[in-house]
Amino acid sequence: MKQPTIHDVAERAGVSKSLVSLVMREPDRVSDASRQAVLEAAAELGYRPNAVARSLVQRRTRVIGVVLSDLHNPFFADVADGIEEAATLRGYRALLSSGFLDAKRERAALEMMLELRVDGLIMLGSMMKVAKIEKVATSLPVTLLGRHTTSKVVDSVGVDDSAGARAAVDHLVALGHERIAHISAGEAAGAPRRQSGYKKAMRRHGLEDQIRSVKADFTERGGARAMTEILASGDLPTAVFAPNDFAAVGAMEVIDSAGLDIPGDVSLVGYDNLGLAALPRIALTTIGQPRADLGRTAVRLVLERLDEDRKTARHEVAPPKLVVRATTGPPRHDARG
Amino acid sequence: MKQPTIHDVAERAGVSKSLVSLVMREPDRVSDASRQAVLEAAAELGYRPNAVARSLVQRRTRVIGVVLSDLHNPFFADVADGIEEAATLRGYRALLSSGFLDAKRERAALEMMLELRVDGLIMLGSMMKVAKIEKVATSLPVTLLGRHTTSKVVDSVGVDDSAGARAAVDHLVALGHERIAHISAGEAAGAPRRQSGYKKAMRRHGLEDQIRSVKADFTERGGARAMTEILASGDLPTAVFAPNDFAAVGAMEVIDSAGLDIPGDVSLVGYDNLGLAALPRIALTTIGQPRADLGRTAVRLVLERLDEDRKTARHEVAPPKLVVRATTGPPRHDARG
DNA sequence: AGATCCTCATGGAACGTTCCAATAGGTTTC
DNA sequence: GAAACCTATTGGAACGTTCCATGAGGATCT
Repeated sequence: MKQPTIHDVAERAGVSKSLVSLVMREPDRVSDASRQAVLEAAAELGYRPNAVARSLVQRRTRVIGVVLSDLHNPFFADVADGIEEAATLRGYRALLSSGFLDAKRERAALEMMLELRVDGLIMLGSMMKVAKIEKVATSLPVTLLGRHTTSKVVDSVGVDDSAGARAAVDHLVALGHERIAHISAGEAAGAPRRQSGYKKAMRRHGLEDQIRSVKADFTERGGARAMTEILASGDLPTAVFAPNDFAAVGAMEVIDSAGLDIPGDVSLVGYDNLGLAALPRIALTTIGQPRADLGRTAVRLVLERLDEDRKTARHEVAPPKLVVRATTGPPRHDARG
Repeated sequence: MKQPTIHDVAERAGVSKSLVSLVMREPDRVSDASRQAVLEAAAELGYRPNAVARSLVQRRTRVIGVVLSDLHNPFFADVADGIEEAATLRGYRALLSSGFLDAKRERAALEMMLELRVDGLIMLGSMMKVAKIEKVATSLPVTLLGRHTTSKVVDSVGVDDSAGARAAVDHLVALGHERIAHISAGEAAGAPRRQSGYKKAMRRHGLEDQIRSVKADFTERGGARAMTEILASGDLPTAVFAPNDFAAVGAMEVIDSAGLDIPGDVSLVGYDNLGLAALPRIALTTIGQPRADLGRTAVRLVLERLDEDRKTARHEVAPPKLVVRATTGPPRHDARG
């Protein structure tokens, strides 16, 4: 059960521990004979360098900690892909810990990362107060992903949600829609900007008197509830723009079971381009975000501070992308009287 | 940027480093005055214990490493919930790393965990060879989750995939089906037992000459390809049992676009009961598993070895549960005349 | 032939903790 | 009033590496 150490390898190979260390790090700087002897001894013993000891003396771990608020959100999985890829490429490793949508557990996850002395930190969709995060950021580079901030210490990377909403409205208007309703998700991350983007876009098209917003949240159930409310009003819009794909799917269910056709009677646009939006039976028109790119960018921001000594905060914003599928089409002519 | 150490705290509080250490670990064993002085100094400096140094001297990290083959699979998210919960309860922490459905990257993730000297390891849906994992298991407790093994060194926890497959077949037979095809996922975790369970169940019903298996994998695309192959054969079964929900959804797309009706022309059963299976437009009949429980059990198995010195391997099996939705129904009588 | 310069290898300090044996000083016991 | 026993605290070794200054020995130069 006990793991062999560098000393064991040194003894077996008949060299000093320093030489073993050198072989592990820079094999070229060692004579052929020694290198071979060391590698052989290491293989025979099943030696594996102890990262704990190395981290202690080097005072860095080459690990980027990723605290993600919710493991279930497929959005984060793609972002994590990008993080992992970029980190590996630069000689770092990514280690994940979940906050499970709970500020307290998120705090515990963060604390663990700090005690483990990760070199940098990426927080995905954090639920913690920015002030707390800023305090953490005094001791290591921290990047906030999927959440806006104008902090002077914490970097951030996100998508231009306002532009995403505009793209959705523009698309619907181009199809001929005018009566476009919005389901909002209140104050949840990203939601306010999507809502204001929707309103701004409507105004730009001279449709300010068509602005109509129903409050809900980011869940399927919330979307269903909002859509039920819209149907009950008796005043059916020709298109609905939901705050995310889950809410859109909820709305979709309600529209389906009311016997209405999508997009014949109502066009529907979601947000996030989750995997489920691509399922042929769902085929949801939605706004995509370059998820893996966001992850890569977050890593870059961390490493700029770590390896290139950047001191001032940066806030990167990526452009969203309209993904047209089968839930949007031209409005019925008779409906537009 | 430099973090304060135990020495800094000791100096500021006017005590020895040993006393500071004691205050951090067992505050009751220290006089009130000293304790207060130390805690005050620690707070003022923003001291945070260095887990790296502690791990080195204690030769354990109190971390359970979780290597998961695929972050995108919602199945694992639930399992991870259970792991995290159980670990925290027992004073351990869970740290995740993804293998991204690639044996090489999984191996790298595993290697990192080993170098970090995690105390125990849980592998979720691993794609690695059992022999490799057994070798790892000689140096720390390893539990394999979602994959079967009769290993004498590695513990495992999973669902009785054979019983799950039987439940699927029994359900279809009860509806009147006889020509039931299976899409298999080859050697991927859990797949072989689902396949053999299918075959066994078919035989039990006297349907051995109806056994038909098409090889694919656990992805949507794989399911689609297999279903395309089945359709192209010209010999359409009345029901298809897929190896998981993703593959089932892939098959569903192909059936849909061939103009066939589900379940009118073909009944379809998935496996895993993912969230997407519950979407009304999908409404997939599938086999559910107690996911969080699996995670909790995995932690228990690791800790039994760690803290209770168990030496012999254990293999825990949980029962699966049939979830009937809208993709299964009685076969057409004329069998497509 | 001595000085200089390589290449290869070594020993020891350091990293920030924990843990243990030891100590100082006070209190209780007989 | 000495012995025995507390309680509160301390110094130093140890954990397994890396890194640096140093050295041994051979080749090259003047």
